[in-house]
Amino acid sequence: MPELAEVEYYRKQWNPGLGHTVHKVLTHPNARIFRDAPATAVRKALTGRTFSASHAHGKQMMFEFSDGGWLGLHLGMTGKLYTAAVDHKPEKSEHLALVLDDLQLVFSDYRMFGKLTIDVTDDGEAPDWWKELPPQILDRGFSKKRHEQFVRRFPKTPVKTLLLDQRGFPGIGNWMADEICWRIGIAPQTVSGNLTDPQIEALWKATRKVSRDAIRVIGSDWSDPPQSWLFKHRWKNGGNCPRKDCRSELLRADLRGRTTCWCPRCQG
DNA sequence: AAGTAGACCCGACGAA
DNA sequence: AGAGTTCGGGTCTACC
Repeated sequence: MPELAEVEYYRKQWNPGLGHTVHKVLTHPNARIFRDAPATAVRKALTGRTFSASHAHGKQMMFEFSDGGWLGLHLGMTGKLYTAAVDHKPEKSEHLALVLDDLQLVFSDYRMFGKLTIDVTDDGEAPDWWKELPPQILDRGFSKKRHEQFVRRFPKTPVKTLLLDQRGFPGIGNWMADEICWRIGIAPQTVSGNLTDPQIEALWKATRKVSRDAIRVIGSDWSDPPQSWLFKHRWKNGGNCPRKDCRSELLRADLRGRTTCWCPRCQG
């Protein structure tokens, strides 16, 4: 579930720990989330360091610690971040907890599709892989030109599938991809080679608009999106298109392995 | 099921 | 014609 707005929400959940020192790191060492960074390395790197800042980039997060300590997190499908009491005992799905002075920073993930990375840099700079992530949708680097080049590069791929490609649209996930297609009235199955120039520009605009809206509504305090979004109707059987002059029954089908929802009338 | 790494398959390119 | 420790696009599945 976590797409860029939910990621932004979760990133902030650890804020109460800013400025505090990690006294102890609790782990379930065999949990799959440690596949890229062994639990021992995480414990060693973070114990004694002070939590100084956090960053989000698409679906990725980076937590910054004193003296060049960097903890990268990806939430996968079921990852969650929150704080707990300092004497909290880790539950089964709480695979990582950073124990500070008076609270714990907890990473829970019951399906363990999430993962973490650990980097310690000499110069205190963020690790290279972080700096080299593709431009964020709301940054200047996400230009109309770059967007058009990316879309034109995969002419056989359906637009919806393309929107899920993190190299081109970092942070877009399943519901946002459908929301974007719906707002510009393009069927998600349309292969991008069939898109006109104006449609590609509309796609660029809608991608930015949906990202901004989602971060404002969900990213701040996980508010419920308004009824006017496709999001509110997409999961239930027999949901209807929220557009006032439409109200057609929404369709759902598998597209390249992902559940896809669209309005047959608005996105004919 | 809201995510993705990796295996697989395919076609383009065009060696000696 | 058609190599290949190719290369990149495109699809599917395992992960739990």
